[in-house]
Amino acid sequence: MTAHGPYSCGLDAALDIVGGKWKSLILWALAEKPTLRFGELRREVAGITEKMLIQQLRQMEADGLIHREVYREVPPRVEYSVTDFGRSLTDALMPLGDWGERHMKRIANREARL
Amino acid sequence: MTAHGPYSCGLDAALDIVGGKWKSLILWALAEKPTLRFGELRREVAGITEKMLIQQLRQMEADGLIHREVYREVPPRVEYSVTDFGRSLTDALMPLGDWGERHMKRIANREARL
DNA sequence: CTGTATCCCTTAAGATACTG
DNA sequence: CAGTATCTTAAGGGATACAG
Repeated sequence: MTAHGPYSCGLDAALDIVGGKWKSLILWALAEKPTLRFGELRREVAGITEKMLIQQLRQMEADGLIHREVYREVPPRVEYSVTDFGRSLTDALMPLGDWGERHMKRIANREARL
Repeated sequence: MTAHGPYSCGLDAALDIVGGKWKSLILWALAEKPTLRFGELRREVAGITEKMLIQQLRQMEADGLIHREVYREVPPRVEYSVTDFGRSLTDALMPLGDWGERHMKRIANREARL
């Protein structure tokens, strides 16, 4: 996350919100189900550490993309869900996700960089 | 650019190709005109250094997103243009760009992170 | 279960000077 | 004009241990 704005174009702004290694994956996982708990999310988003997960979740919550609901029980339960704003972003992300899906093989097979 | 694949989803793959601070901006500038020279590109993409520009251009060329045409003249002339593959990506990027455009104010005005 | 707190490493990115 | 070559800094990310 760089210093915010001014942005050269909408894409610039969008990538400032959803850029980085994890946010789009988290949003994707969250968009498929009504709610997900912290532990479920950790399993859904393969390879993420607890530190990165909570860090990204907090930023996405601050950005209004997701909602965090705390249930004061023992053991504690916290559920995350996508907001309307977040949903509008996942909708805008769809074509790009489809494109990536279609060309995934080509993308994965390009030569490694030095 | 991280190690390539396997990706968890199409979005992951797409962001591997167009992620980072500059690629989408370069692609955007390039998509609007038939061709752009190195120097023109440097002026279009505000704030980019020559090092970053050439580095990103080389990667995008290797990825098949853009084409590099060299004219052996004095002074030297090099023209960059978007390939069909690159065009398919900019098309997929449109909705996200529009979304960013619509919400740019909100995105720019969120609190700075520590 | 849901997080915090550190420490460390790699990579992305910026500055500057120079070359065919 | 169109790049290269270094050096340096900033940010992102990962490992691990611990706490409410």
